[in-house]
Amino acid sequence: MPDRASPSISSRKQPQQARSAGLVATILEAAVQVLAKEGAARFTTARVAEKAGVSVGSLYQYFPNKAAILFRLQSDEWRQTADMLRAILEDRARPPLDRVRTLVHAFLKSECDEAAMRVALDDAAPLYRDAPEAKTARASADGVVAAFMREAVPNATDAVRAMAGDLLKTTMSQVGKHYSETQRTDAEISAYADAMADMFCAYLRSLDHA
Amino acid sequence: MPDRASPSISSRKQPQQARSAGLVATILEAAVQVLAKEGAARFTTARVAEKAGVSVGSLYQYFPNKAAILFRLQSDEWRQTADMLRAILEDRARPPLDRVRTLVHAFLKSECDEAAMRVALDDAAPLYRDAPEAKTARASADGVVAAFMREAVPNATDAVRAMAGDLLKTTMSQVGKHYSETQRTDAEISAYADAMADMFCAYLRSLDHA
DNA sequence: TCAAAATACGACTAATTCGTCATGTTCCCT
DNA sequence: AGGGAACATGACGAATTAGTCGTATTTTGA
Repeated sequence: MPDRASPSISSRKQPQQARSAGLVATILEAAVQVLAKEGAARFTTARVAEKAGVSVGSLYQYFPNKAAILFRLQSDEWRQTADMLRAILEDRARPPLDRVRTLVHAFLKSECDEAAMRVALDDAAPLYRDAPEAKTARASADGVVAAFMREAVPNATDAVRAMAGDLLKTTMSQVGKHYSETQRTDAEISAYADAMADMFCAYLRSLDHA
Repeated sequence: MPDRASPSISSRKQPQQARSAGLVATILEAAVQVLAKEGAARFTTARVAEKAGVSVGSLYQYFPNKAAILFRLQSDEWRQTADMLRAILEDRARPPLDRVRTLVHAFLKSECDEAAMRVALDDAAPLYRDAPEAKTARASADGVVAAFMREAVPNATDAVRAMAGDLLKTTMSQVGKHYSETQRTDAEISAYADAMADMFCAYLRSLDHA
C-alpha cells in the first residue's frame, strides 16, 4: 500500500490561444531539463516554472498538480516506445527472431540515451503510477506483442504465448531500465543487447520446438 | 544526476548496553511496519519512532539519518537473498538447470511475500542507492553466480559467461521486483517462475552448445 | 554508594513544498 | 474602440519534514 489515493491527473483545461499552447510546450521542455539535471527529489513545480520562465500560477492553469506533469512526460515516452516497437515488430518481411534482435538493440540504445531523465522519471513513478490513466497507457503495446508472438511461436497454446510475451516485454523494459542506470559505451550497450537477444531467441526457439 | 551527494550512512554509534541493542531492533521492526503500511512517501523518522514507542532523539542516536535506516533494511534483504542464492546454487548434487529452476521459484516467491515492504523500499532507493556502501553490498552475490556459471556453461569464454551471468542475475531481480508490484496467487507465481526458468534454461543450453 | 558514562526524551528550528487566489495583462470579436 | 474572455503573475498560507540540543533518567564500575 504505497502512496495516497490516486491523484487527479487529467488536464485542468486545454490551452485555447497560441501563446498558452506554447506555454505548455515550454513547461514540458523545462520539466525534462529539471528532471535530468536535478533529479526526482528536486523536481518541484517552482523549479520547473522558473526554468520555463513562467510563473507557478500559469503552470497550475494547465496541470492540476505536479504528478500530472510527470505523467505527461512518462506518457509521451510510452507512446514513443510503443511506436518504435510496432514499427520493428510488424515488419513481416524479416524473420521474427531478427526483429527481436533489432528491437532489443533499439530499445536499449534509446533507454541509455537520456538515461538521466529516464531514471529520474522512474524515481518519481510513485507519484503517478497508481493513477487509472497509467494502467491503460502501459498496456498500449500489448496488442502488438501478442500479434508478434502468434507469428513467432505458432506452435504454442494461447496461454503459453501470452505469458511468454509478457515475460519478454517485462524483461526488456525492466532490465533496460536497470542497465541504463550506469554509464555505458556504445560497444557495451550493443554487446549487452546481443546477449539479451540471444536469451530471447533461445527461449522463443525452445517454445516453438516444444 | 539524481539526488544530492552521497549521505553518510554508517552507524552513528554502536549500542553498548542491552537496552539500546533492543531499541535498535525495535526501531528496525517499526521501520518495516511503517514502510509496508504507509509507503515510502510517508516513511518519516517521526512515524518510525512513534510506531516503535521511542523518541526521535533516541532514533538519531543510532542512525545518522533517515537514509541509514532504509539502507540497513535493504542491506538485510540483500544478505538474506544472497544466502538463499548461495544455498541453492552451490548444491552440486543436482544438475545446474534444476538449481536454476528452484532458485527462480524461491526468489519469486520470496519477492511476492512482503511485496508491500519491498516495493516501498524500492521507491525509497534514491535515498540510499548512491552511497558507496550500497555498491559493494550489491556485488556480494557475484562470486556465487560466477562459480555457478563455470559449472553450468563450461564451454564458453569467460567474457561470455560473465555477461550471461550478469544478465541472468539482473533479469531475475528486476523482473521479480516488477512482478511483485501486483497481487498474485501462488499458482500464478509458480507459473511465471516456470516461464522465467524456461527462458533461462533455454539460454544456458544455447550457450553451452555454441 | 555515588559519580560518570550511557541512554532516553521531545519540544523546537529551519527549510522546503504544494497549490491558491486576488490582481493585472493581453487577446479576440463585434 | 471597448468589453469580456482567456491568460499570466507571484506573494502567500498551510502543511510537512529532517535533524538538534538541553535536560532528565538509567546503568555501570570502582
